[in-house]
Amino acid sequence: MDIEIIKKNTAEIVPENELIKKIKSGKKLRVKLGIDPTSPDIHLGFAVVLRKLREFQKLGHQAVLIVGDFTAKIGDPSGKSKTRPQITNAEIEKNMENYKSQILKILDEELTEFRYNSEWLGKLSSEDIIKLASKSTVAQLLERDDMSKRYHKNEPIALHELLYSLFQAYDSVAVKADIEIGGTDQKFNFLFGRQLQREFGQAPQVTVMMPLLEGLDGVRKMSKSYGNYIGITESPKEMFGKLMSIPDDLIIKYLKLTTNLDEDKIDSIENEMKDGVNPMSIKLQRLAYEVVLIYHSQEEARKAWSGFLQVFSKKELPTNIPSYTLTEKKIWIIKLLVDSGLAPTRSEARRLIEQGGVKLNGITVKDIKFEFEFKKETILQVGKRKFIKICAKEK
RNA sequence: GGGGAGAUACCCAAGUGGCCAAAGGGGGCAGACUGUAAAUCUGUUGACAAAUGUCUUCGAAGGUUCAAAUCCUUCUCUCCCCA
Repeated sequence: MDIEIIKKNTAEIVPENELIKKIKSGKKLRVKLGIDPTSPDIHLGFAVVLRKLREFQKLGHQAVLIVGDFTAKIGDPSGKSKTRPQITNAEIEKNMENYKSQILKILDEELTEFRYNSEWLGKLSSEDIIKLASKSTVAQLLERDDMSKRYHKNEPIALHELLYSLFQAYDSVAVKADIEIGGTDQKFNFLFGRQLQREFGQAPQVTVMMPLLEGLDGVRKMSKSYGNYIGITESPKEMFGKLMSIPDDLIIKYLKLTTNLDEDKIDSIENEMKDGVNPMSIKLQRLAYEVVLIYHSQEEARKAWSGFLQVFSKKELPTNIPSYTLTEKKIWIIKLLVDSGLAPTRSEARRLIEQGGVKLNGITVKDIKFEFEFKKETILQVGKRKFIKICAKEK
């Protein structure tokens, strides 16, 4: 049944029979996961993969995390269809510090090995690199999905970007990976790793691919650069709110990939939804609650839940409102919005008022010329989510 | 080295002298509706200005013109074909 645990919720395993064989062998398997040190926050999408890796650990296998410091420095193409900026050692080091602690929130430290790929990639001589390069062909490297897209769109592809796949595959050779785990978008690299391992006389790794989790927009995959992510270190309130905002169609997928609910439970929730249970309540009681529970505590999850109801269902004020201290007694509403950070520019502030999105103590401000005069603490609200408490300067 | 195509706002993409702060889509924001920050619909999306308006912006720098994203020159970058 170990196999069943591993297979659950995966998108694809190549090849499955090899996986079964490897697991049955009883050997402590080395499960490779490449991590990117350029973005220092772990979000729920990446957590999907980490959580699967944790399951391997529960079965006694070794997690081998490859920090792509070398590949980060040469610039990773990573599907962004644009060459990624190359970063420095110092930045990587800084990112890795809190990155590790985030990862260990999910993984078991005892069974986790961190390796920097500069350890071996940095030592390759030109000769080594040429030899490595001879193991692949241009056509093969261009086959990679995002490469071929860019190629057909007549976009530039730098030579080092092609080499990236090669290096990443070499990582598998260097750490003698038995299994590599990651998102489906990594398929090409994973399979390439198999090929390279064979060339180096190793048993090829099995690739375990997890589905990509769509982000808050429900369209693109969750990614820091799209700004559609939920970070695992975000506050319970933020996390809860963001989970409430995912499109209804994604509820089941999120339940499967981001919560600890078992399959039967999820199935019954799916049926409830078909029977017309309001998706909102599912998000509230199941999804948002369960996820916050994992990364915070039961108490925090409860609080976030009631906080959400307070603000959105009962339309009451949230409990913790940041305050802004006024420096003058009378202030033009537009200026107040900009000064307090609720609007980035005066034009934007103007638009918000024109559209009826600005409220003072719950009363919509309609006049652009409105002068706010301080009498007592007042709540300034923009849209549904942004609140600020206006206080007077202390004497 | 030769020939051709191209660079437009957060992203994609239309626009070949004035009606262009620049179509359309995506994304963002706001409103309506809703037991949701979902779905749907509507509005909005360079800055400044109470406002007719003003300023900055279509790869960069110059030029032509009353008027340039649009024409000319030079430059930078990218792609394709040939060698």
